[in-house]
Amino acid sequence: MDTDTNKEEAIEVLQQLGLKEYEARCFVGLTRLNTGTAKKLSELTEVPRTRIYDAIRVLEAQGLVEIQHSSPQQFRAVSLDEATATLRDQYEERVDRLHDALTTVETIDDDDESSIQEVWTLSGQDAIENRTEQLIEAASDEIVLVIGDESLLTADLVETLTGVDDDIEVIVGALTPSLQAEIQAAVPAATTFVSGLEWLHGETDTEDDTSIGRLLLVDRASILVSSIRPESKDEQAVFGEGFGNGFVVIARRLMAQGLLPIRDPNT
Amino acid sequence: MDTDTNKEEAIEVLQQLGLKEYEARCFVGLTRLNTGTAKKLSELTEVPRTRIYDAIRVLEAQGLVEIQHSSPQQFRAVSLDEATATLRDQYEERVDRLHDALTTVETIDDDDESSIQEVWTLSGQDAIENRTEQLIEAASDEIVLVIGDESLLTADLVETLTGVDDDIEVIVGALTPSLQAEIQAAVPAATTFVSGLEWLHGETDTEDDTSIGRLLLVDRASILVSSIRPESKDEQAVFGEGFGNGFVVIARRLMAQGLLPIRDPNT
DNA sequence: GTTTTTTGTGATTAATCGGGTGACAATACT
DNA sequence: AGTATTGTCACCCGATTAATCACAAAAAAC
Repeated sequence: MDTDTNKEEAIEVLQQLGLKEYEARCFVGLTRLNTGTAKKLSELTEVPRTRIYDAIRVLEAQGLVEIQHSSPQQFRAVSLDEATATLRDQYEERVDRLHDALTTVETIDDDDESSIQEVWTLSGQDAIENRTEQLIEAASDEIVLVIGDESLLTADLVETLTGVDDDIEVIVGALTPSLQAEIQAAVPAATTFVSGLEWLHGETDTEDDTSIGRLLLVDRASILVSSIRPESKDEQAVFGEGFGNGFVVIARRLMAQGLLPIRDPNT
Repeated sequence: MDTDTNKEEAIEVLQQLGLKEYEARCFVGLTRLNTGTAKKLSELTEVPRTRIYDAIRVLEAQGLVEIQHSSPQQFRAVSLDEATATLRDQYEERVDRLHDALTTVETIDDDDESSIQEVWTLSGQDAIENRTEQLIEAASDEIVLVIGDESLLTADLVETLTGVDDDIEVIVGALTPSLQAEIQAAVPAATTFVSGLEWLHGETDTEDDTSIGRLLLVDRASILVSSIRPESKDEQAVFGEGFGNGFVVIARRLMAQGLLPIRDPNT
């Protein structure tokens, strides 16, 4: 049962990694068979026999399958560790090449109207986490971070938080006392608190079941707020920059009204 | 000029990483523009303006682009570091999911005829390097390795070689004295030599311009030989296992005849 | 040695996907 | 008001991919 859904999962992920359906099926089939011929593979994976050969050739070229050139040919998947290592290597290479290529692409200096009212949206947990870390690393005075879901407290984030300069005030809030304790333990240098932001949950729209993800305010000049749809695990963020940015101003007003436990020196 | 080929390279790599052509073009376009509208992007990238929106939405969902929901909408690429970090994260997650899914897929125990004459082929530099390291790590007595091209002496390989047990004899050959010196410096525990295998170059087939890549013999029971097409950088390997394997026997005979500078205890 | 099955290649069809274009209403600019 | 811009849809077409068939070479069975 479960092994069957895992099989499907593996096929799906392999396709996300760039393989075609037949190729993915063949590879998963071969990981279950120590060694197999086109016929056996075809029966097991329900890939038309005559197309097994094409699929295997592609897999072989990618370094995921070995071929024994006998008659009939025998196919064999490389070990799981070898396969994942090879895939990892491939993607590392590609990302590196991308990085190299783009660093040397000249940017077009454009009529750069950095409107002070910019509010940008950003999607995806990975991207938002990277942006969060980027902002934290750029802080010079104060970091206020509220974490709404324990799944967001990743090792990377903890590492980034512990790596900030001593003279930067780090204030981290959580929605629950247990999460607060966890944060305090992981980041001793931080001041932690339990946030009074529960009201952000089911707000006015009752049908919209999004819960708060993170809230980050850096140097009172940049803010990032994210929400999570619990079902799809999809995280979406809004992000504003600049001391005069309306969005940022609202966040400061919130703080001034004591919804976040920080004194605003301006009041 | 050069920045143009880099642009092309970036677009190509992004497609290898799973983006569609329009998406790749848009992302590269946005990295050159601090911020852009659909129209400007369309002019710069030659993507039809009406299709910019689709492409951007996909990019936004992947966390590579930010959107400012004004009118007209403004688009902005996340910083290069954020982009590569996000891509890396995504692929790590996928490879991990693949690993998890496949470890729990039950293998079908099959009439396992481990013929002693098996000779398998394997392609791709990454895959062959992984297999090389795998074999080295599994060695119990002796490792004989001949490296035919300095590009194959990667940091990973050096690490693997230095990590073997002390009681394993490590013999590494190179095709040139300079490469030998490099190896000896990187792996002090190894016995190095200059190989007498140059004859393997243009062998009988004169039209076939493949040069030797690596030759690995582990415990005199497993052998891997690879060749490289200098043009395409494509590495191909043959691999045999088992003391009685005909391929392995040939390799031992070669050694016995002094082509490799190791005494065969059987003679 | 002949028949029968298996094996590998190639060509062919059908469906899907991605690149490319135009119509059109809503919105912003003059 | 009028003009240009912007965003959404619907559509077309070429390329890719899933799926099937025809067939010759090779094994296997008899």
